[in-house]
Amino acid sequence: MNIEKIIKTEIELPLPKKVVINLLYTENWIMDKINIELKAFDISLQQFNVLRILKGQKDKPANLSTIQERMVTKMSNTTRLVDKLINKNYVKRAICESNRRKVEITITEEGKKFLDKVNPIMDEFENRVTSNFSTEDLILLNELLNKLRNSNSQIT
Amino acid sequence: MNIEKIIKTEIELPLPKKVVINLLYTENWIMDKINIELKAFDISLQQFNVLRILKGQKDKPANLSTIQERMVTKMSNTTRLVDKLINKNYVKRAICESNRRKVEITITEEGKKFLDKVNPIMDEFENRVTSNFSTEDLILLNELLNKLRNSNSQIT
DNA sequence: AACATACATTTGTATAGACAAATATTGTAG
DNA sequence: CTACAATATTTGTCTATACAAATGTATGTT
Repeated sequence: MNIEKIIKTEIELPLPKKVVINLLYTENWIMDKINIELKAFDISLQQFNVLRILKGQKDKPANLSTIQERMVTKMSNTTRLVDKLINKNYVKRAICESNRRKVEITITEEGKKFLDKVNPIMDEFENRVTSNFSTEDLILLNELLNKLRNSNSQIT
Repeated sequence: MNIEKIIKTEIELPLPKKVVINLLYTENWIMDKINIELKAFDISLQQFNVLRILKGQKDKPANLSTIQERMVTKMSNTTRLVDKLINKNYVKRAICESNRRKVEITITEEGKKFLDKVNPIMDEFENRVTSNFSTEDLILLNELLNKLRNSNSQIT
């Protein structure tokens, strides 16, 4: 279904508006699907992403600022996000000895096990959601999204 | 900047995962920019969209369910969203006489004036954010996003 | 050492959103 | 006409997010 049909407007929208709306709509559509996948595991995509970042650290602890800069969608309150992961026993927090302002966050064994369980589900989801796309389509969409952001990096 | 650099991972991600992350990241990036534009007008994108929907009704009132189905990103609480627009005197609410369960929401003159002020800003933003895109790029991105959603309409 | 400044995180608060339950109204089957 | 289901919206509650201010720690200057 095209965007005009979705938002039920009779007038033909200008292309730039159509693309912006389509991007917002499609992201929302895909987020809904992701949330359905993750719901069974009682975790949000944000929390899941933090676990992935920590796993990527390979047992080297990460501080809050590291986590924040690596998150796909930045959020304002990483402290409380980590709190929730601590409550679930997926991560642990310690004060950094060399710089006591910093905090060191590490994934636990339970967190790793959890990730190993959820990761294949997400991989399978990503394959499924893009299953009608050819490799060329995937590359093209990826490049177009990059181009959209990059051509704007200097503009405010 | 490509996605691997953005999330600072050393490993090359599989294409489907890359596309999904890129989509989420780019939407977030564009939403940040939209919020900056709208902040000066003290309105959220959701509220702005409702006003546009009501204007599109051409003085014919809309009920809550109509608004909800036309919104780009569905939200669970249209009542309270409309409450906020009422507080700003941009819309008014009345009980539908033919079916008293329904509610009729209409844009006010003040709401129309406000829209006329903000619409050009958003149009200009949409043009600016896509300024390095050719018409072909715009059409292509639009079609790829449609294809992504459509090929999945039957899958759960 | 005393002070200001910068840094990293946490906390407070106000607003937004998800979801379920409650309310009110209408339509319909017996 | 009554009971029951369906519809449309509202309300309550809990969680998430944005943003500012506060806290605690480190660094550089005089």
